[in-house]
Amino acid sequence: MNSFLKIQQKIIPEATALLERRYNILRTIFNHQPIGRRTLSQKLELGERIVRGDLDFFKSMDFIDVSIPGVMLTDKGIEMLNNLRALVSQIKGLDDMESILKRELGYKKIIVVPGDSDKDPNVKKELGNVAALYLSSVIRHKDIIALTGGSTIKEMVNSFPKMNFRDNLIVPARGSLGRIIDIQSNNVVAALAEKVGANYKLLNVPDNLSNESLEVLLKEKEIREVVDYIRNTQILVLGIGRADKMAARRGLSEEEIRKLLEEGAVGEAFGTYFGKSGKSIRRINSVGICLDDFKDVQHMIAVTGGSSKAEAIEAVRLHNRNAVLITDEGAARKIVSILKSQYNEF
Amino acid sequence: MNSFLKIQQKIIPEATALLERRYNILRTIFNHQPIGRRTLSQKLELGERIVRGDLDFFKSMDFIDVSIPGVMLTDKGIEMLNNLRALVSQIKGLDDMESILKRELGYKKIIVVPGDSDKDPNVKKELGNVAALYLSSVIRHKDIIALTGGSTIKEMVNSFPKMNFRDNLIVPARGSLGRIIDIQSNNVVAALAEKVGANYKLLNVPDNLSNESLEVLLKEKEIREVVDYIRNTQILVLGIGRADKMAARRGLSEEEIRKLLEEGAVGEAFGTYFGKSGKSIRRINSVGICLDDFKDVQHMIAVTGGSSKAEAIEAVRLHNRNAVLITDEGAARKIVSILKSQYNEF
DNA sequence: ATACGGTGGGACAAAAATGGCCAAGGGGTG
DNA sequence: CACCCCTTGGCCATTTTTGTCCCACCGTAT
Repeated sequence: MNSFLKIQQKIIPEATALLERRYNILRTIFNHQPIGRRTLSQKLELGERIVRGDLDFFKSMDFIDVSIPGVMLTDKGIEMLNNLRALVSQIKGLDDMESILKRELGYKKIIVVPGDSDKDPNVKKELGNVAALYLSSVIRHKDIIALTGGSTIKEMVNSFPKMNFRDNLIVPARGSLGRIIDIQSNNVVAALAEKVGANYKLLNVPDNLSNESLEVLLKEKEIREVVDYIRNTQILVLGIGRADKMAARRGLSEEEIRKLLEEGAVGEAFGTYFGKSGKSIRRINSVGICLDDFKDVQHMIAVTGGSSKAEAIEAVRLHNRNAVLITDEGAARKIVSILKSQYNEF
Repeated sequence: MNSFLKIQQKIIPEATALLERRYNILRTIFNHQPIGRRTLSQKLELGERIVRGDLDFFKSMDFIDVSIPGVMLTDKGIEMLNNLRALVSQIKGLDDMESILKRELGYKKIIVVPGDSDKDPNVKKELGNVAALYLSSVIRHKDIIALTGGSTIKEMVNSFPKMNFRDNLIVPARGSLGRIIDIQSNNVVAALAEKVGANYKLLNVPDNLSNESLEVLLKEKEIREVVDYIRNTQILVLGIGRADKMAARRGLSEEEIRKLLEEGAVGEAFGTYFGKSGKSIRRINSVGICLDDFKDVQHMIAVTGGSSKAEAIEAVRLHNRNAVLITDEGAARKIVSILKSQYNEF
């Protein structure tokens, strides 16, 4: 951590609380604008008067516009919010964790947003914001972007800025998930295409098929075409889930789930189940694509958060030198403590 | 300035006020310990209760020991105070000023302490502390140290730490000043020798002598010896004064003073009068030593502060690549504004 | 010895910050 | 067009912080 911040925390500890409070207010405004003081204080579980005071301050600093429908961030406010992210990150020691996780889990880059998605729904939105910011910064013309489903990815798409990339293509990274047609997954793809101004292709194939049926399907021209797009994607955005929950969502039988967990599965990403510390357990190849097919993809972005996902995130190893993980403080802190206890075992 | 501090000042401006307050309290404790809450609040012109609150905080952080005779800084507290100096310096933008002054006035290094000696006597002490800290860090065995007089130098000696340099020698940089025997100047030399554990020599020669008398005196063995020491000094510590005041203190006649000022003299250092921006005006060679004799001295430390001395400091150019200036915020800010207005003239 | 100037800690009134509610009004939606 | 929800600004009781004085005590200078 920055040495100045260390000293400051010792001499004026109350400052960090104040800073975090204002950061949280600013970020909640951003995620819900226009919003009023009242709902704001409810969401943040802060006294109404406190929020009021801070809003007055923000107003005096031109960080917000306060009008009849509620407060909105000004450009200055948005800039400040973006700056604050880095500052809060340093104060909370998140960037220290980032470098630890980077090394231990083998990512090119890790971004940890403050808070815990499990406890504060704001944080999930924030996670989405940051992921959107990151994705929008790496996206290039003619890129193919492959998305998996998941609520966090959905948040990312929601807060994605409008762009004008007409020569791009968005595809679902895997067939539909669990049901014959996974509506959410398709929606996410369509929504991102809408925001980016790009085309999109869907792929409605059940997740678990016998090999015979699969081969038949893959001969269909339209399906084959989309699968080829996925194979040639430049950017892959995926979520990481808990093995138990994902297995259940995939519609595996209780018997199968029990067996999977007995084998030690804790995390799942892109149809591959992982045990502690990256032991690959089993793959479920929908449409014949699996993680290994993306070894050379230019951008691999894993987005997921919440302390309950810590074990899963620790387990998953994407084996890609361009992999980036965007997660939250709750997950990161728990992962670090898991890693520490693992070291202590020996 | 550190970018984090910039952002922080925008999002929690009250933090800097708080930090400065605590810094001031800590530093005043240091300069007057043991000291009680009451006199502390008087000196700082702060509410007694405020000081009390901060003292409670300091106590909880183990920065102070509070006992019957008053509060004292602990080692942790002293360490914190030293760290805070740099932090406050950054927050106030003093280090920016330092680099400006370094370039414009031609010093190797500049240290600006927060505050204004003219307004707050604490700052003069602080100036002395910092100068003492610096001098004690550069001092080497067998060094000869030459001192001029002045109240700031006196403060430096006062707060000088006890050391054990028996093979060192302290000498007065110039003869006595103004009177036949300048008691203060001699006292300062003796006091520093006492603190350092070194020997000292005095040189009681009037400042303004006719050349004939001077030559006679210089033939005296004892005097000649001391003059040789001064010529071979490794460390020179000197003050910078206003031309008018120094001339008066030296006992020049009103007629002479008027003439000197008409020639444009504003600053004085080591008997040399300077006009605006370093124009050398006149030298008064006591015992035949002047600034030029120190062109190659290893450490040349100018210590002086107070906004009223700004013009004088700006005027004086020591023409020594090892020269260091230790001054205060009040002087520094005014010098910067003087320099700016000079640029605007053209 | 004794008076004095300082100490920390306690006590209490004044002032400021806070919590929570209410009224008036605007905008979107049925 | 009217309703409803959410908005801001005003208001007051309550809590917390702040200002000020007092007390018992200690070391020192007289």
